[in-house]
Amino acid sequence: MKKEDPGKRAAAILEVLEREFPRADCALVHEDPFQLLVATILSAQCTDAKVNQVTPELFRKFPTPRDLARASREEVEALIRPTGFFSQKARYLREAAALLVERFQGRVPSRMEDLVTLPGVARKTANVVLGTWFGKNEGIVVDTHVKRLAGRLGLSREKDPGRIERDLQALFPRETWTFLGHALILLGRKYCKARKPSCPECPLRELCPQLGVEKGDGKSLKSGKQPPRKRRKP
DNA sequence: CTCCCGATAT
DNA sequence: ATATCAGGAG
Repeated sequence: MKKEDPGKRAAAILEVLEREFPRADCALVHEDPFQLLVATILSAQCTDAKVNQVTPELFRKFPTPRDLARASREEVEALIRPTGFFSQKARYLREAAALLVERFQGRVPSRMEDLVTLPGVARKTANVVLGTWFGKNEGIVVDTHVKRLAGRLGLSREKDPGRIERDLQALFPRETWTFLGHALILLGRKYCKARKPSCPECPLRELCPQLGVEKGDGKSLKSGKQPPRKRRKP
């Protein structure tokens, strides 16, 4: 009975995460949902620390969707350049801001179906806004950290973020979804890092399929064979 | 699948 | 030098 119940292991993982990161929250600095949306769009393939460096000036110059929609492409690009992908992100931001004005009365919508119509916004970004600002457990944020940890912790074998999110939703109670995303990201940044994971320090080491990993050296994370992959049903 | 792209750690 | 960072679109 105590063999390998995935649900019980998930519950145990959740318990550790709640103890380790009792105040897990979004690290992107923001004061309103518009700022959170902008910061989250900027956070693609970029550290949150870098995003937080550029957003104060960006928000000071363009406090509302209307302001950002009117901003020049050149100025927005210059302000967000350090976050990378600045050309794409500048286009997303200005077009999204224009759509907020035209179709949503200059406000950030609180429904998933509306959020994902905005350029540069898919489920990951929408989940951040819905969970962090609106307090909804609509889904689970699956970013690069959650994707990596879901694999290492044996919570999902999928690669597609949408399928990983489905697997996690089946394992964790809905009311924990927003917390789970924030906590896994904190764990990923502090211990379960992509390059050099600190397994000996990790609070989840007892619950992790990656067992005898030598101190700080993540090499053994790569080896180890997976159980036979179960094929999808016809 | 590729492309977008600067900053930082290793 | 190279991998990685709170991804999304074509």
